[in-house]
Amino acid sequence: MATETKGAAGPAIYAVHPWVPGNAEKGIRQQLLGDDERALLAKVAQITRFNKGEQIYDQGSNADAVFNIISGVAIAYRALGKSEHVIAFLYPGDLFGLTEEGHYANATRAATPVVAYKMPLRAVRRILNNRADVDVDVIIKLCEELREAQRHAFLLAHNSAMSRLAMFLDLQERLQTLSEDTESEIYIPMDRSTVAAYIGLTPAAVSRAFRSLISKKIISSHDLHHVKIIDRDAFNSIADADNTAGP
Amino acid sequence: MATETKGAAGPAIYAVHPWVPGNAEKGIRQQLLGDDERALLAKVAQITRFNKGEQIYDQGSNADAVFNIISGVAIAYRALGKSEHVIAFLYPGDLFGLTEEGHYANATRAATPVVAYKMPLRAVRRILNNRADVDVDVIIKLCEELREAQRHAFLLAHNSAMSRLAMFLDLQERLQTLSEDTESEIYIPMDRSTVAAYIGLTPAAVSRAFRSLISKKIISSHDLHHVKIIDRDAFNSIADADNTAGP
DNA sequence: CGCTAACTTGAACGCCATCAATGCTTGTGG
DNA sequence: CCACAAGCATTGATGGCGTTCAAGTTAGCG
Repeated sequence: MATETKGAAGPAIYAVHPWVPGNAEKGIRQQLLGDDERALLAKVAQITRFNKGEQIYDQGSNADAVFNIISGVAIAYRALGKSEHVIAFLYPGDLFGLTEEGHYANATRAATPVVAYKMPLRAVRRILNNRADVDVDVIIKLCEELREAQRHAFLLAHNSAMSRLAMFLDLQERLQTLSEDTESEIYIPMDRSTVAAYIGLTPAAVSRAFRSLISKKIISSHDLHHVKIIDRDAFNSIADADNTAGP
Repeated sequence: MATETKGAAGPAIYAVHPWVPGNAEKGIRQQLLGDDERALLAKVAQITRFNKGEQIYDQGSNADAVFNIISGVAIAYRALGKSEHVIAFLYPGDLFGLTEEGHYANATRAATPVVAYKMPLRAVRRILNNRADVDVDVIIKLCEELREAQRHAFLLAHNSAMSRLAMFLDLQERLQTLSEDTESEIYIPMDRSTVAAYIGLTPAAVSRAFRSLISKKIISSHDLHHVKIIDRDAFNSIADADNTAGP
C-alpha cells in the first residue's frame, strides 16, 4: 500500500560484509541488498509504524510476517517469571521474525517509535527459493545476528555488574557505529529496567553499576539516555574484564 | 581425498525444518540436504578426524574452511581471562566455521573424538552463490543456531545455579533427541569444568548444583557423564525456573 | 597398578537480590 | 503554563548464594 519505489527504496539489510577485505577489522557496515533486490522485496513489503512501547508481536502468536527496521529501535524479549528477559535490541537494517516459524519464539515491542517494512512470510519464502543472491545476503545477516547473540551470552557469563554494564555499552556503541565516529556519545534508547533485563541484573544493580563507573570517572552522563566514555583504557579493561589476557 | 560417494554420502545438515507443519512443535530434526546437494558438497569436502581434546582451530586464525560434524562433539569457546567461556556445543549435523570470516571468531576443539567434513571456504562460497536450494538449508540451520544461542543467553540470565544446570541438561537432552526416546539417560560428553564454562559458574558451583539436584531426588547419576531425570515435573519447574508463568 | 588430572567438599568472604522508601521525569489535564 | 499523578530511577539495609582458596577424594589413563 504505502510502498512507493522512488530510486533505490525498499527493505535494507545492513551488516559487515565479511567477504570484502578490511571490513571485518574496521567493522564497516554496509547495505547488502542491490537495487533490484530491494525493489523485489519492496513489492511485497508494507510500511508499518509502531509507537514507543507498542507491541509488534507476541511470543507464541502465529508468525506470518518478517520485519525489517527502517528507523527506531525494537526489543525482542521473552517472559521470565513475572519479569522478562531481553534477547536482543533491533536496530535499523536488522531483520527479525525470520528466526522463528509457525509461531514467533520471542515477543517484540518498540523501544522508540519504529518504522519498519512488514513482509508476508509466503512472499519472502518464494523469493528465498528463487534468488540465490538474496539468500546469501540473508545468510550474512544471520551470521551477524548469531555472533551478536554469542556476544550477549559472553556478556552474561561475566559475574560482575560493572563488567556487564561496560560490555553492554560497548555493544550499543558498536551497533551505532553505522554513521557516528568515535569520541561521540553512546545513545541508550531503552530504559533502565530494559537494560537490566538484557544484562541479567535488577534495575537497582544497574543503577549502582552506572554510579560506580561514573564515580570512577570512566564514563559521564547527564541524561539517562546518553553516556560518554571518558577513560577509554579503564573502560576497556573493565569491559574485557577477565578478558585481560595476553595476545 | 577420503571422499567416497556411496549412496547418499556427503555432508549432512540436521535441523528442525520449520516449513513442514508439525515439526516445530514435536522438535523433529531431519536431514535438510537432498542427495544431489550432498554429492555436490562431498566433491569439495575432506573427511577429517580429531582426537579428544584436540584443537580444531584457534580463535583469530585464518578462516579458510567450514566444518560439518559427522560424529562426535566439539566445543566452541573463547578465552575469558585465564579461564574460558564456552559458546556452544557442536553435535553431528551442525555446521561451524561459517559464522566468522577472514578470521575465526571463536576457537574450537573436540570434546570427544570427532569426525567431520572440512570444506574450503572458496568452494562453499561458490556453491552458495549458485544454488538457491542449498542456501535455504543453510538459512534454516543458521536460524536454529541463532535460537540456540538465544537459549544459551536465556539460561545465563537466570541467577540460580540449580536453574542453570537444569536448563543445561534440558538443552543437552534436546540436542540428543535425534534418535533417542524419552526416559533415556542424558549423555554429557564434556567434563565438569566445560559445563561450568558454559553455564557461567565455577566447577565448584556446578558440583554443588549436581549434588543438590541428586539429593532432592530430581536426577540420578552414577557416572559423571550420564544423568537420568527422575522427577520430570520438579525438573521442569526448576529448568523453567522463574519461567513458571501461565499461558 | 600407580600417577595425574579432575571432581568434590569445606569455610569465609563479597557481591548482588530483595524489599522498601525517596526523588526525579514524563505526560496529562486543568 | 502550571499542577498533579504515575511510573521510573535511585538509594539504603539486610540476607542468601556463589566465588574463592584450599584440602581431600575419585576417576581416568598410561
